[in-house]
Amino acid sequence: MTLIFNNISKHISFNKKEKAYFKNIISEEKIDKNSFILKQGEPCQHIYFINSGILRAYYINTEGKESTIMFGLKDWWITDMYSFLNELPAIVNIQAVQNSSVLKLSKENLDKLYSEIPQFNQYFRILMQNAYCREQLRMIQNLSLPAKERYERFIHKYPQIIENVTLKQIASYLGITPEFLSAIRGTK
Amino acid sequence: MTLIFNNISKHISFNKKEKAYFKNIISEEKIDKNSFILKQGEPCQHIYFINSGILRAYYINTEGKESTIMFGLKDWWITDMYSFLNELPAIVNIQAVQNSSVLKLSKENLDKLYSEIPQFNQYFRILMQNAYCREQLRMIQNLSLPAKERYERFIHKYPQIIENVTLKQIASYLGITPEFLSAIRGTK
DNA sequence: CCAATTTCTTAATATACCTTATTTTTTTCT
DNA sequence: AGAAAAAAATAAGGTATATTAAGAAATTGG
Repeated sequence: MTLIFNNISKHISFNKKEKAYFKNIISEEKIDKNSFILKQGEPCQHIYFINSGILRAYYINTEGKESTIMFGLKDWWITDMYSFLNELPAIVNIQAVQNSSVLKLSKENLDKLYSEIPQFNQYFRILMQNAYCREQLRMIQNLSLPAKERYERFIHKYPQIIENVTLKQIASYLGITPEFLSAIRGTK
Repeated sequence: MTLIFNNISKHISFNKKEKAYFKNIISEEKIDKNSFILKQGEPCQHIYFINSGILRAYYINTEGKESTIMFGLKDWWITDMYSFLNELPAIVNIQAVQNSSVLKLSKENLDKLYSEIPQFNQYFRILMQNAYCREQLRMIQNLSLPAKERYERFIHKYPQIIENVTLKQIASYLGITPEFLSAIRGTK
């Protein structure tokens, strides 16, 4: 629990009683490598804080093509935010890329949390701001840079990811095929 | 002011005194078509609520290529969020596509607002959630759909935008050239 | 209202990236 | 450890999209 308490304390103040309340509404879950915490079409009822490991959220389109929406690292939150907030069937799959441990919080408990401990609005506001900015910066890069530069910036920004996921998964994050990523990597 | 008060009231409760406080920290600004409220490299000190008109945020890369990051419609907020929050030089330009009127709120006043009226954390949390989800859905589409389908979904989702901005601007939002958009539109 | 500018279209050529297929390398499983 | 499976690399041929150029249409500004 230390990791998540430290994370929260970075953004809001949080006393003993509140910690106890919070602790009560989350539960730990171990996820074996390659197993799923969410599949397309299922209800997305939780948001997950990653204690350890790496997760990946990806979409499979009607032709079977995979697109990686995000990688989730230790100390990050992950979910299918759109489906979670609107209580709609999941758009993406979320799978463990390595053995992982997460803390899960249900939509129901999150909503209660906002009314019980209102400063969690501030905490999640800050998280959402950061998530939005990350997506926006990614969009700018996707629109304005060729694949090779996107790859170079990716390995610079997320060196820990490179070491733990396949090139196929990175290619699908960058929006290119594994073959083309291989070609890019060939030309040094 | 009615528009913004209605918008806020959709998400939080908001009494007379709070309205008065809020009214005091925002100011209206008219923006002529084609003029800018933000340019790349400048400090981004405000977040803008759009009362009327249409704005566009776009990035110009080192080769001079334009990429549209977002269109802003009436009743939406717009800014260069990353630069605004981190007080860094702006990454994007924001320009009026039509004559527009906005309400501007400074970072300084926004920070004060959070401490004076804490439920604004909830309000902006919800805005940020929605913005994040929008970006994420756009990213999914950009990664998984060919240009023609992205165009079709765009006109379906934002019919008001189509009528008010140039095809060149839409092409730069979709991540394609105007010539190719023209070709796509040719094949019905 | 006309000249100037910008937008939109069309078309030819070029290229970034994809598809398919095969081989090599690495990882997984018993 | 060895077999099977998955990942990665390589290569040929193909396609979606870009570039360049030029003309037509629309918009802007004096």
